[in-house]
Amino acid sequence: MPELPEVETTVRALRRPLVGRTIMGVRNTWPRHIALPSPEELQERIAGRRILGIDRRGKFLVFTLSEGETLIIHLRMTGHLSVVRADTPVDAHTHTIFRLEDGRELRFRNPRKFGRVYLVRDPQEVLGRLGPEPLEESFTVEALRRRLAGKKRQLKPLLLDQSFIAGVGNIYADEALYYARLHPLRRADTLSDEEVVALHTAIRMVLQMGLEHEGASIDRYVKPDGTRGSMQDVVSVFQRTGATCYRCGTPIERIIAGGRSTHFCPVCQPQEKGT
DNA sequence: ACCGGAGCCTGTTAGC
DNA sequence: TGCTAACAGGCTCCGG
Repeated sequence: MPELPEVETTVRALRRPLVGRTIMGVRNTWPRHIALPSPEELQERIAGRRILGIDRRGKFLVFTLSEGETLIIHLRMTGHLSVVRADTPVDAHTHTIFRLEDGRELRFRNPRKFGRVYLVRDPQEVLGRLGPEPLEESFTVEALRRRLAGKKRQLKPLLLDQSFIAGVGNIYADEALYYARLHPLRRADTLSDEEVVALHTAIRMVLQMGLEHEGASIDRYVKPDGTRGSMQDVVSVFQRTGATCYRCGTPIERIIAGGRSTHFCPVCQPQEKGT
């Protein structure tokens, strides 16, 4: 499931083959893939646009195009982008294809069909409600403290909320809480100053670790070239239910928090009174 | 402000 | 061994 490190890894891999290329047209076999505008209007507006740059915001890939257009793609769970020669056989799960002027294509493979494509003139229309980027310098301990203040929600669902922090998903939320030694069900407004510092450090550390490992190849994720990241080899709790905690040897537990499977060490991340 | 549940999808896995 | 049913997961929308 692509989260910040997986999306950033994808962006970095796509820059070389795509920046400077011109999109000649789009083919689509699953209209709901295209959130904005209509598939017909997408075809009209994107044809002839040049890709000027590719960036990431939260879990969104943001393609800055010529003529003031912005192409935005969200991979959701099973989305995968690759650049291949146009004569490469098309995979059964590839529903949207952008044809380039150099004889290659940007292909959006998306088995579960949750991914989305947007073409907008104002990126804020799609990205406007996202919270801060956790790896930017402006995301300070103080910034996190302010955002936690008055929040009565449990930490796990809060970390998954993209308007709270952009880019954190199930894997990195569990890992961050483990390193911060915080119970996933802990109420956000009960953290001590030291615990806020620990959470801030942990969030940035696990995301950085994910970047260095080029993502976690869990549940189908692979890089654009089809090779795997290695973050899955160094996770501490995610999907390690029943395996022993590397720190204390206690079996990792799995619970449902905010409707999401959640993994933690019951000894290293003790349940607080009243939570 | 926050929570829970439904819905979107289909490959994988658990259970018979 | 073969089949079906449940599950997973990011995100949005809805009702409480």
